[in-house]
Amino acid sequence: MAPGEFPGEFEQMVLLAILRLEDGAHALAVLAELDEQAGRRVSRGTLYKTLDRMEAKGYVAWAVEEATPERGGHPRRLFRVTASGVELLRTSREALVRLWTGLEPVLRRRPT
Amino acid sequence: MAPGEFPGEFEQMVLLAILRLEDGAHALAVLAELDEQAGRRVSRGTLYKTLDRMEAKGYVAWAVEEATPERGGHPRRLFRVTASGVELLRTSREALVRLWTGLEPVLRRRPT
DNA sequence: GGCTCGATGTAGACAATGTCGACAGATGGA
DNA sequence: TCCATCTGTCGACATTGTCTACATCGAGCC
Repeated sequence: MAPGEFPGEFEQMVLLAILRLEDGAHALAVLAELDEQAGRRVSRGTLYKTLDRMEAKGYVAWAVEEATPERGGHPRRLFRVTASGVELLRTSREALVRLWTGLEPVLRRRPT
Repeated sequence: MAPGEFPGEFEQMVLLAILRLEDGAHALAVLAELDEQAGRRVSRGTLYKTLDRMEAKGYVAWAVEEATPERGGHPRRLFRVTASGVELLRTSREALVRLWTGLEPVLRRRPT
């Protein structure tokens, strides 16, 4: 929130994955989204730790899923990105976009 | 290099700043570029530490500047990004671009 | 009823990154 | 000479990223 605050590399990806999943952001879905979209594979523990830390900082929030815990023990949590989480993503994205500007020829993967 | 390797948040910005500076990437210039383009302000110590660690991993290299050390003591170093550094930036950028896709309405700063 | 299995989530330990301020070496000028 | 300035080094510590092992609960099966 304060200008000059940036998310860690993994934090950023997690926030984005949650946003993409809209109302279906359970932990396991986030894990799958990270893998599919970004090739980022981590253990569940890693994800939960990050989620907890971001919750403490107010970037994400979660609700226990009410309906049909038919399968499996613990009630699962549904994550969402808070307003300040979105703000964080915005500043980070702006910074990267500005740094990338002009470097596209170098950074765009040449077709092998 | 190995698929599934990502730069830290600050590392990524530093690499990009060096690329932008082309042949003028002294430490102090990198610091200024990070500030100007990304609003990322850190101390010199922070930058040097990161640079050293990335040199150890082969993402950056440096040469001592020959010409005219007229002012100041230590000869200054000129940094450049290695091929594997560029590769690292590419994978990271691709991952982010994919995650961002579709979220532009949320992430684009609405004009205040 | 007890077992095992799958789906969650938790905890502890440790590695990698990010961060700063204080210090060191050298040179040019007052 | 002495000091300011420019550059880089170092040690300490905070934050983030990472995993494996473990705890919980419900369902289906004997």
